[in-house]
Amino acid sequence: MAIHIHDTLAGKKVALEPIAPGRIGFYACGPTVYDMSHVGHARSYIVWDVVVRHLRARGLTVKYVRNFTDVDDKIIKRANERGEDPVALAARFADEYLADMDALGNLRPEAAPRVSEHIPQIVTLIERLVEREFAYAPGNGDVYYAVRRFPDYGRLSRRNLDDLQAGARVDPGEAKRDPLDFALWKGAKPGEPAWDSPWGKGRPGWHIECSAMTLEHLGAPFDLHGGGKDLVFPHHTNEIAQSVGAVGDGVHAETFARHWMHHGFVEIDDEKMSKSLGNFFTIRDVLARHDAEGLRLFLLGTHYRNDFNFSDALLAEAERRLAYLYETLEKADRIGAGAEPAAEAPFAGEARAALDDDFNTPRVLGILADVFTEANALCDAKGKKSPADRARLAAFARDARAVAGLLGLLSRAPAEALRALRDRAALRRGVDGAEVERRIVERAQARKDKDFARSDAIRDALLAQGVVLMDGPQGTSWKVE
RNA sequence: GGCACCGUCGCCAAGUGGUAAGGCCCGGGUCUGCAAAAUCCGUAUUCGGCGGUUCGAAUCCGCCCGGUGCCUCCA
Repeated sequence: MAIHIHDTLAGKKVALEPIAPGRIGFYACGPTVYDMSHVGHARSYIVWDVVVRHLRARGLTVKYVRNFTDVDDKIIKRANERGEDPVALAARFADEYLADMDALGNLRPEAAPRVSEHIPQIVTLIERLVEREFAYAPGNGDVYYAVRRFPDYGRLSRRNLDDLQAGARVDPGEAKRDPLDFALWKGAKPGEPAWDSPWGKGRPGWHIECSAMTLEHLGAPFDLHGGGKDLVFPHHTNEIAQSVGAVGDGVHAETFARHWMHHGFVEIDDEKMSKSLGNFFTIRDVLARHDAEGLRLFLLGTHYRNDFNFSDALLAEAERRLAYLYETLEKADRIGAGAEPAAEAPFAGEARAALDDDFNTPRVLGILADVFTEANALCDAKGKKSPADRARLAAFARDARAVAGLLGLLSRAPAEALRALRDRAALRRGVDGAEVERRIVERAQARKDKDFARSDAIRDALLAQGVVLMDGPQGTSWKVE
């Protein structure tokens, strides 16, 4: 019954036991907003969305914090290229990101802090690190973290300082005592946004913002910190070092975030999708052609810790699968209408148990597959439905929605969703819906005249365009493959 | 080079000691004017390879082969 998660810090599955009973403080590393978000980001935040939904469904009060990194080298670089103010550019892409999150159906976090709004907290944190001698200011405007001061350094990423030593490097102009030390504060350079500090004008280093924002919004220690697995080192490793040095016991990683979750990458042709490789699809572009729930279903078909190979064909398959789920729901709704729903079916409990086990969404989809098949069989069975059957179908529809809701799926009215799905597919195939409707009318007349040759010719012609006709008691409906 | 991860049916993908979920595809049946949809039946004695531990391993250990990631910005 207890919820278990794979904790990167522990290196294994552990029970999630809230620090304060019934409450979970959860921090998800947000995006660096210098461009449109891509499918990799979509997966990341859909995963965290499911985590939050399920924890809440289990009765926990979750405070979900998801930051924006809006002060950063890449943002400055991009802004300078475009002759735009870095903070304004970041704000614009933050808005785009939020629009994408809404479009994906992700719950909004309780707090969405930005680096640019937490400079005083960051400065205070760095001051404390200097006081406690975890950091030093060599006088060049920079402040560095002294990695050797923190005995637990590298535990999260399972690295020791000696292994890291080999690959370490120091950029010209830096004044590190140890090559592995990293910047907490960077002295201002021309053309960069800068804030006042005890060390002169400058801006925060990459990792310190998350320390400051978690402490501001969740305090330390807090329960759960999440991010992509690419953040384990150096970002989260350094975040632990800073936070434990400033507000923890100075020794143990647990005195910052208790548990850490990391998800796998989205890949294209088995290579990591990333801005730097240029092999990415933006969320905006994908949702122009595909259904958001279809994308969720597709993404959640793989466990969050595994890498995920993205492909258009597989996404389309997931959308057809989503259409099947909605078609089934529509039938069950119709037949079960007015019936008093039966008690909760066992599958709902099984699905929740699967999520308890490190958020096993593929297993949930497997469980749903079985009950949808059963429901369909019941809907299509010949003869009048008994009150018990109708009660079962009503319960199925209710419970299926509840389970799917944990994944952010099946949230729409079936008819509306099916229309949206068909429109998207028609758009992709270049199918004209009005023309299809006209052909269906023609074919209906042909069938009435028993002119099956003509009727079949029309159907075959439509099929060649990807339009599938389905003759039923209420007439002919169609969909696009 | 260091540190991790991954390799399960044609494709996607669960399963981490007790004898291989599920989806797509495919073959056959029911339904249908014929189809489609839906449904039923069938489809991996086997989990990259070779050894080992064990009463028992896809699951643990070792070696090998293949792939990826992190070590520099990244969800």
